[in-house]
Amino acid sequence: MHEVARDLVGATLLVDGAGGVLVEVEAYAPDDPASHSYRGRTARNAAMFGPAGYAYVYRSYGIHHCLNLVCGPDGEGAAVLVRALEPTHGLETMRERRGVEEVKLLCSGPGRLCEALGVTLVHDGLALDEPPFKLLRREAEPEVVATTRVGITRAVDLPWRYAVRGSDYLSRPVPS
DNA sequence: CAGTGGATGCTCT
DNA sequence: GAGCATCCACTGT
Repeated sequence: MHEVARDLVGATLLVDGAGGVLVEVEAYAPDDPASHSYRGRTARNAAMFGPAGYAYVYRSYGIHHCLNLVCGPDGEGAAVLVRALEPTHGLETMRERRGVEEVKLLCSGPGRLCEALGVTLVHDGLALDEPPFKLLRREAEPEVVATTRVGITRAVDLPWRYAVRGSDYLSRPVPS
């Protein structure tokens, strides 16, 4: 799963033609106390226990949405949280949805990214290789750094956050 | 800059 | 009834 997470950085993700190049993701495993799949399958996280190549979307703090790409074997419950991307497609659409001009603020965070791409619960469980999703293999291999994950209270020390070193579009800078 | 607190809805204890 | 894989506005240096 960690290889998948690392390889996803640099790939291009589009939803209805809006999106960009992934610059920050986090891995979540079934035996990981910070993972939604840790306590087993429920109605909310059902998609996470499905086969790889599907989306798992959930509501966060009652306000935002967060997008995961399921990457474990069918039934395992492993996924990669998409935290930030560098906007390259549909900039004007994303600006309207976000109500912000600055490109750096369009997709630099899981909640912001879902708002910019228009991702909501209706996308939960959809296949990533079918519309409205489009996932393109990366063209060049970026320099990826592994650091600790953001915004969690358990398993805080696991270095399962993968980010492009020095990118201007991260949700937060990587510690030096 | 840093730090704090409110919004808001659903899941699990 | 607590606790979130968050974001933003506001405060005080």
